Amino acid sequence: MKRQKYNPSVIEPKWQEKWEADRLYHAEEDAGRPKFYFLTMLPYTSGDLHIGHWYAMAPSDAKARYLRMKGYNVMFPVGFDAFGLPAENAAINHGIHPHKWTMANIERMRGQLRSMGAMWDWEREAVTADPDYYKWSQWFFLKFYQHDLAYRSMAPVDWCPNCNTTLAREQVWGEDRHCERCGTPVIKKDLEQWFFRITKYADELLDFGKIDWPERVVTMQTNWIGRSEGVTFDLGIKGSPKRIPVFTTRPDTVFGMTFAVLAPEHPLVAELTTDEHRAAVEDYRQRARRLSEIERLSTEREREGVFIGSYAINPMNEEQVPLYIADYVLMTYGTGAIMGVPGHDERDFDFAERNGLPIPVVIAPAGWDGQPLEAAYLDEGTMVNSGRFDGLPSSEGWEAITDDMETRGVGHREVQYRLHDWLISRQRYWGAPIPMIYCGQCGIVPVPEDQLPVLLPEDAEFRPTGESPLKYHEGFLHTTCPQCDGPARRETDTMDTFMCSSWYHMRYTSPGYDKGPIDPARYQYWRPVDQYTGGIEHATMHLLYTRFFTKACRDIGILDHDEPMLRLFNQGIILGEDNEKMSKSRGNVVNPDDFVQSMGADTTRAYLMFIGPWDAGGPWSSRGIEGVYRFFQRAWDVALAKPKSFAEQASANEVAALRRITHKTIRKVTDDMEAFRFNTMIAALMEFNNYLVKARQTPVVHTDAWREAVRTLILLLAPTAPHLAEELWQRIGGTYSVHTQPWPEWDEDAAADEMVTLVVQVNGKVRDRLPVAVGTSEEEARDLALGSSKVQRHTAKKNVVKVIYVPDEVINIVVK
RNA sequence: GCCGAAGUGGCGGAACGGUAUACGCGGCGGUCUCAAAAACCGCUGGGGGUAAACCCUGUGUGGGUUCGAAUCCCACCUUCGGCACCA
Repeated sequence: MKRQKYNPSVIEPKWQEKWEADRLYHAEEDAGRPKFYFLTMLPYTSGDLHIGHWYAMAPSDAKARYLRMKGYNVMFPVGFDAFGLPAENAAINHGIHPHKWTMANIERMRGQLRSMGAMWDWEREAVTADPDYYKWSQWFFLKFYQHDLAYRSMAPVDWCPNCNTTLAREQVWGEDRHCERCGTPVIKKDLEQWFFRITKYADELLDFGKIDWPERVVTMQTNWIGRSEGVTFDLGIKGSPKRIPVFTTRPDTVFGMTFAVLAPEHPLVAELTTDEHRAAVEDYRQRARRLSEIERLSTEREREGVFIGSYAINPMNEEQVPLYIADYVLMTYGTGAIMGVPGHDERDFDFAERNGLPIPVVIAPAGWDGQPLEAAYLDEGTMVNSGRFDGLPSSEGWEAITDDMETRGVGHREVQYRLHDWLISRQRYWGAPIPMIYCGQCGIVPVPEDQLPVLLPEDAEFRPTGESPLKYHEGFLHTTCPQCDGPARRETDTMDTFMCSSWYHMRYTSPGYDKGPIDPARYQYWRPVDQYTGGIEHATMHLLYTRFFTKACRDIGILDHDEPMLRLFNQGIILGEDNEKMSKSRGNVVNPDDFVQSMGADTTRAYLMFIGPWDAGGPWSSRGIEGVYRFFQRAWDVALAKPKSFAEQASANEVAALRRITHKTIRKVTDDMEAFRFNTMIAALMEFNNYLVKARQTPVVHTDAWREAVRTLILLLAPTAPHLAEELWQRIGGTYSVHTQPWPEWDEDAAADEMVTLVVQVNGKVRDRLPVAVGTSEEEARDLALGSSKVQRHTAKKNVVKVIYVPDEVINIVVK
């Protein structure tokens, strides 16, 4: 009779069904056990599950399973980010309703996700496009509105002409300022839109003290928030009582101001432009405006500008300087106006050169000879040409000038941020309607809570026109004012989907709860997320928004903690076999279903973990995956193949050696699991297995140590290859389920080496390797080393100057 | 331009300042077979030497620190990622 071979296509579906029938992975609150909330960023309902999803999820699942075996009550939920432009665009292209399209995708993806054999608790699934879900997204919006964290404002906003909607600043990427979704360069539009006051939390968002996140994300968020300390002070205007506030981080350079610049859109431009310059100014403003509406491809833009005829007055020395407009000054940062200090600012330097303006030095670099400098000097130095501040180090001048301005009431210390408020309005159909009503009598009126959800009408025409499709749905648009019962109109824009994904981790704790977004008691048990995993691309979008959301909810009184996710791990990107990003046009897309079918989910999961460091990503290899498949086949044989009989007994040494590698492997695998080093973890399991393949041909195969080794191998494999481990566990007579077994512990004594290889060096070069007992003394090691003929060859006729001995590692003999 | 990360065999990648290249892929040789595939066993950085012993050399480049450097320091080169008129 032939022994059964490893056959994943039989065992994988079998165990998946059993696990589901047994609700093996359903997590309930249990005050008696430490909880662990393990979360992977929820997938977008784009269609098929691709290998990138597997790369993000399979290692997460392995880690979550490991933590469960370690004794934690682990919650590992999954759901779908189901609203958004791609769904809508795809639906339009296929002539299907977005709802239908999305739900069909979800159905398909559920099946594909199940094929992974992950321990998701499907009873907690959330779909952001379900009315039960977006009702609470709307509820949060109302809370934010009540607490002055949501406001409506007319502002120049980013508009994607392809997606036909506004975007948040975080969704505009790259040098050419393109749409994060479709790549089209965005344009500016002046529109009345809804914003969330994320800037109120700028300083708190810069504090990462309560979370353990990758340095990379911390840096990106810090740069994105862009905090600058400086001074806002007023420039006077010759012949006018008006003042122009300007912001600077270098008040110490104020005596070097030789001009001032307003942004072209600055509100004072019209008033301060003299008649003789009006035509040129108007012309420039038109051009600047058009420039922002066409592609901005030139990186080295000339710093042009035009004089508007007025003069600004420097409040420190009452000097008059010409006032310009130039598009290198942005209306969206600071006050939209600057002092021009060409001696100590690169942009101002270029501008002054171009316009023939003087470039005085007011901060002298060390050893300055009094001559003009060739470029703007940006560092600290000694103040010169600065009146009574001359001779001060610039850092002291900074404080002295600022104090002077504050005393005289012309300026004050101020902090500016690059971060803008979060624009959440979208002029598209497939999103959660913003629950607001506009009444001719009462103005802006929130939809009362008991009228939520504001349902998305199924029968709307959802083609993108640049305005919300809901605007043309009469039944949706017209309503009555909740305050005066008079005729009123609904807000027709929908919410940014990042609003929906800012709180999905909260919803998982309380599936189906209908008295609020979360059941406080259940939330209390699970919160916060202990470990979050997902792609780095969300560093300044989702990961920033959800932190803001948590802090806002805390201040409103909905939550009692400051941060949503304590630890974060960003996996890398899986590339095609050609080492390029996967794309249909390149034809290098890997379909996980193919490999699941031929080699199994366990193999596919394990191979993805084996490729390299998880945060590094790397190229897929269809040859490489076969190595993992072979490994599992050999593991199957190691555990199940009938051993030979031996006349002799295993020696104590053989048994000790087997136990040593068993316990060393437990230690290595545990350490690597903890540190997300899945690639070396699997390498250690392979080494262990290779050892067992050989040991199986010796008498140790009939010892308790062997049974311990096999049992250990299966347990250590369980997080990585859950089906294989369950099958082997059952076949060796283990009690169901392997996934509820405790994680093995290693015995330091059993893992300890008796002998080590002592590396013998002469002048740092390896000359010999000697087997020695652990803990060999220096004298003994020295005698052994000096006695080695290989060493003597290099020490002959030379004097031993020094011997460095690192016990159990190396002995280095220094000769001259 | 600024900030960050990384450069190791033919390939993916291992290496608390202490045996460079673990583990896997590929390649070469062998066992089995009529043959092939699969499986199994052995070898596999480069150069010299006789495929032994042994010697030299080698972790992007050039310096430095150290008994000893892939690892630490300095400079540079390259690649990738982020930001980019942010005053």
